[in-house]
Amino acid sequence: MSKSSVSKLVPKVPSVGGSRRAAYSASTKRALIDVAQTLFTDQGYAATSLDQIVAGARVTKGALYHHFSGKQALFEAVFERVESDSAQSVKKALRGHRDPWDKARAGLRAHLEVVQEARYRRIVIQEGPAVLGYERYREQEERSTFANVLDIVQSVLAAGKWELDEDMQQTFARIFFGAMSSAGEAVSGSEDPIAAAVRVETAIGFILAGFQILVENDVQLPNALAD
Amino acid sequence: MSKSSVSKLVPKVPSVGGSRRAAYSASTKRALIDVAQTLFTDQGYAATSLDQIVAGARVTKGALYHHFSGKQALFEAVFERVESDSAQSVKKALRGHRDPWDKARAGLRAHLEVVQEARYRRIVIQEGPAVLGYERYREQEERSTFANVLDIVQSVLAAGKWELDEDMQQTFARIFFGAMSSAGEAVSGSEDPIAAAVRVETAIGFILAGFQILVENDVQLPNALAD
DNA sequence: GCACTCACATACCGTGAGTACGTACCGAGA
DNA sequence: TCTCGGTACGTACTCACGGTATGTGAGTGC
Repeated sequence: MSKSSVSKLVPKVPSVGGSRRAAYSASTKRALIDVAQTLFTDQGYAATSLDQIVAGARVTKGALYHHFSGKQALFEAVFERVESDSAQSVKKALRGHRDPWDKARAGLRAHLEVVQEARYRRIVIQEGPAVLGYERYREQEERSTFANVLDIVQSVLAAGKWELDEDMQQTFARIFFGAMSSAGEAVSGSEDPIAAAVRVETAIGFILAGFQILVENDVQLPNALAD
Repeated sequence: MSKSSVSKLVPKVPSVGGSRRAAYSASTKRALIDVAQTLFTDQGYAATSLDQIVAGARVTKGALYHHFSGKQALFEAVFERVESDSAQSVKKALRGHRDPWDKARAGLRAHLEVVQEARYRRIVIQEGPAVLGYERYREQEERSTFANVLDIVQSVLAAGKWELDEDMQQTFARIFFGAMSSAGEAVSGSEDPIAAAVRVETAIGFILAGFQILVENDVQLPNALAD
């Protein structure tokens, strides 16, 4: 232990534009988020102490509380980053697809990839709701991962001749979002993730197929559960 | 405040069978779980102190640590009870349905009811994964709520002429489970839960309809995402 | 070069989970 | 009925950890 290897005291942050101090400051903030992300992912939020984090970042609590208002705020920074990265990676996979059904399948695949990452599972799925509270958690998801799903669903719905209002589109998106998330669990929780992924893709592909038939034949929405 | 109304020092637990002492013991244990459930639901796990709990149950920490190995174990007891109650209520709604599609719709409705309860949302959905850890959390869901969904899915699948292995059934069940859970969020998170519930039932009803067409026409599973 | 402030470091406090130990009371046996 | 053992707690304490108040020295603008 000890602050052995003083690897780099020089900040990675490009100093262009800001002052020297600002660059160093941004560097330590970044270091705090980096270390926190690692520890939160490995040990969870509650099991990670601020002392561990500041030790890992080779600073003290003073520095931490200078940059963040507390432990939860630090977690939130980590959360936002992980969420943002994941959403970006899915978004990237969506580009270049003209056919909405292809787009949907590509999105599913990308999502299944993301949900296998330890940091996403731990920080976003597992700890996110409890630490941030459900409200803030949903706000975040709303404008990142969920936005992607909504995009997909709207593409698919636009393929049909339906007229669905915003609320209904949201509802469909929510449902597919849940299905995909849960599918992700089935994959990442399996002892044979590859086989599980194939099963998931088959199952969802099948559901999409049923959906596609209805949409393309312009079948009207049933008053499904009317007695 | 204060231990004002000494409402009942007599345990509610039926003393038949056990000794007097055992009855009192079970009573305090029950009181601890009751109070803990209320406080965890209202304030969350982290924000609830053991002092609050034991004060509410009019005992001391000695009693708590006699019955439970710690805070987490107490939460687990609460969790199991809430989960069990919820699963029972859904299970009850499933009985008496011969048509699997009716059964599915009834299950959906019951699930939407459950997911609106504050205690279920807070303890099971929000705090469960973080406090118990994902493994234990899934174990619990596996043999309660998820078991219901699996039951429904198997009924529906049995309506077709398909031959699906156990893994594939599980996969379908997982996906529908996720869809229903997320649908529940859409309902309970909405500012107009009734309208949201109608939308959800419509949307899922529609998806079920697509599914139904495929199943009843014995459409084979596609190699959905094969390139 | 001088004041000022930003980016931390240090020392401290309060709270809350967990523990060690004491004790009263019930129930079984003599 | 008396003892005796163990259960079911109560009491007092420790220690870890999140948070805060305050000091300080290196930039930075004037």
